[in-house]
Amino acid sequence: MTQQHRRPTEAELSILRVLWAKGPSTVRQVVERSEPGTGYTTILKLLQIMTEKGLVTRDDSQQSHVFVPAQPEEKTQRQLVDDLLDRAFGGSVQKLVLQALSGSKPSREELTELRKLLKTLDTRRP
Amino acid sequence: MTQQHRRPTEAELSILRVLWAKGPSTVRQVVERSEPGTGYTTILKLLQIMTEKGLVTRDDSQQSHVFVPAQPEEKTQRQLVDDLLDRAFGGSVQKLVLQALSGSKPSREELTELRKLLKTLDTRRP
DNA sequence: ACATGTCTACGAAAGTCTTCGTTGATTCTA
DNA sequence: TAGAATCAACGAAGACTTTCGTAGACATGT
Repeated sequence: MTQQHRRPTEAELSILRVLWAKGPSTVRQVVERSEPGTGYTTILKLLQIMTEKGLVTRDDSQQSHVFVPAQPEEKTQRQLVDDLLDRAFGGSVQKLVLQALSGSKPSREELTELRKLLKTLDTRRP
Repeated sequence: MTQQHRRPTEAELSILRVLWAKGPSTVRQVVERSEPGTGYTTILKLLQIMTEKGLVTRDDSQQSHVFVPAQPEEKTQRQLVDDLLDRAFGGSVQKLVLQALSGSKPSREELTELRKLLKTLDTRRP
């Protein structure tokens, strides 16, 4: 029953990004708030499919339906990271973090933030 | 001409994992070294496609061709992380690292390792 | 009531991905 | 050397993804 474990496709993720950033939206609003280049019916169709898959929920009490992500942004992000961890890093968080940091050349502020994060994780240890 | 920027598909990545872990392999060796369930001709076909795409190179001087990843594991991993960073995290390394760590409940040793990593990145700063 | 505009629903086309059967060549072995 | 085993090549089927045209429902304004 519980699907919802299939990760969103490329185009689906683009739509989820809009919904997370801009909040519940009608089809037209998603179109306006997306990168140009994708037609109205394309996005409508994708939202219909996403509703079937359970990626979004739909409020159809009004004549223009309003779509909302079914999962909070963080949960989907974690699923995607866990997935990549399995598929490409053999489950090694260190390797993933290393590659993430080596690619982005993080600023000193980011490094400080990350250090704080590690401290939090350490002190919250059971 | 320079493709090689398209990220490997699911099945392609499975094969690359084998090649990275086990070294250069023939089709039969890839089959034996993969999770059971995928037939010989399927893997052969995938390797042919991957050769066309430039994901692997092929030594056909022997009668059983030997395949080698075209990119080192780390480079592909970094491409995949950068890609996910763009597609799902708005480019925020911190958010990605946070989700990676919150999912895995890293051990104290892992945290220590990560701290070392941060230190290295910091001192190597230009 | 009618024309106009907006909306959802549907179907189908085109592309990609994964799978495997078949074929023909090469090698091995009895 | 004849038959069996192993191999690469190819084609095509089936599934999935993305795209859009078209049709019908509903509302608005004249």
